[in-house]
Amino acid sequence: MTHQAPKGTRDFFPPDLAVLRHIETAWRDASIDAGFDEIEGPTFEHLDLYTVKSGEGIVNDLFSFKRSGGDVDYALRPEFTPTLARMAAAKGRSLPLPTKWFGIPGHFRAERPQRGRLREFKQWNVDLLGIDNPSADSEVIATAIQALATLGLTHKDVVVRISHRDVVTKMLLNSGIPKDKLQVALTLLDKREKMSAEVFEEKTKEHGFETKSFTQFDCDVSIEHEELTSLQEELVAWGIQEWCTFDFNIVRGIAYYTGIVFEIHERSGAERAIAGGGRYDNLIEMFGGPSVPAVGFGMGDVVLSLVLKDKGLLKDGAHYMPTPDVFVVSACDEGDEVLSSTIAMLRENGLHARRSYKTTRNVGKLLTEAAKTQAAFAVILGKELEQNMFAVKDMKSGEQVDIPIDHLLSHLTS
RNA sequence: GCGAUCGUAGCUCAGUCGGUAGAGCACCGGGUUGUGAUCCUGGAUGUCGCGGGUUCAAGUCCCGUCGGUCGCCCCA
Repeated sequence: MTHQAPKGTRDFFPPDLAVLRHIETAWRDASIDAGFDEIEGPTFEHLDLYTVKSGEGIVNDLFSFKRSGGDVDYALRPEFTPTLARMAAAKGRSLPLPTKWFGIPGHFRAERPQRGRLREFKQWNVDLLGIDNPSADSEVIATAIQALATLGLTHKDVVVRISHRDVVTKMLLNSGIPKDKLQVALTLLDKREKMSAEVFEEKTKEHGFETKSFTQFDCDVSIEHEELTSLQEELVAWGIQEWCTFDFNIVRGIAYYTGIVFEIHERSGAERAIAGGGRYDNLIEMFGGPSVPAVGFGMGDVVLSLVLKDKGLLKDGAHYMPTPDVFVVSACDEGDEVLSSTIAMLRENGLHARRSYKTTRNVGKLLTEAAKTQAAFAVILGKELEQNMFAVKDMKSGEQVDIPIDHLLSHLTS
């Protein structure tokens, strides 16, 4: 092979794409049923859309470029939230509130591929703008759960781990972490699960922290926090409390989150996070729009596919591919003459009609081909033509009848 | 950016001590008997990921590189 696909990208052959569409359909249906409207934005943006929010360091993690001879920096979008905030800001005061948007855009990140992380992927984004109370947080979480449930997952398979930036911050400060070391402590907390207890001990000592500053998050903490109390009630109201748990080990790296944050994980801790999100009440204003509270999440196709595969919830790609209503074969010269017009007639009437391109008269071989496509019916153009009939075989039952040419359509659609 | 590991036919892989490459499974064409099949017959493609080096000789050894997989960093 002289050409390879770029590192970290995927070729989607028909069965592969059928699997992706299966997932996207669950995402889209859940969004639409929950009253979200689909949006899309540019695949690339001005580089500074990302650097103003995340700092110059992010440049290493994304694909950026200038046009030949140009001096404007662009970047392939690594996430959708900045685009969404920009779009919301662009509407200014005409943005209806609440606004409920979702999208399934492609994203690009210049990272080293590994399990669950590729350089190009699809990510479902659901955002609810304009509602500042936890009923909005609950609604977007419920929408995520709806899609996961459609794909066959249950609350025994996955868990929504919910945290709150303010609560975590307060707990760390109360336990004696100095204010100027708060960020370090947050980062350490975020990474705690990935290291052994011993390594974690060492790290905490290195920074002069006490281990119990962090282990306080392990036991069931009853936090007096108005938002979380109210969120708890909402989760019950939405009937999703079994899927959710409060877990203050969840920090999330990004800076723009302002309150509730959450991640969805496989319950045993397999794979990376399936989804992550939270509240970003200042972001739209930061992009020059009105001050609009917002909450949303992103769910990528890569980790989700792995989890579904782990659980045996993804069938072979062929299973998700469209199957023809009818497969037409010709077994004689007279059949060849009417093959095209027969196919054309069926398609004009809205049927998914395929044909064999083989020249063989071997009906057995032709039916093998028909069976392989999972067609509902096979139509054989053969000696029955002498009586102006087609042989029509129901591929499921195996029953075969001769049908007058004029009655073919009504027979197939009845 | 760093590290480990792998790369031989469409797929799964074999290939010994360095001696110019194989198996199985798929797949496909044609033919016969009108029915998802049987039978007959035919079909191959390999720049052994790529490039260099050592050698009389490299799939095999060495170096580099590209790609896959899995970690680290980062994780929106």
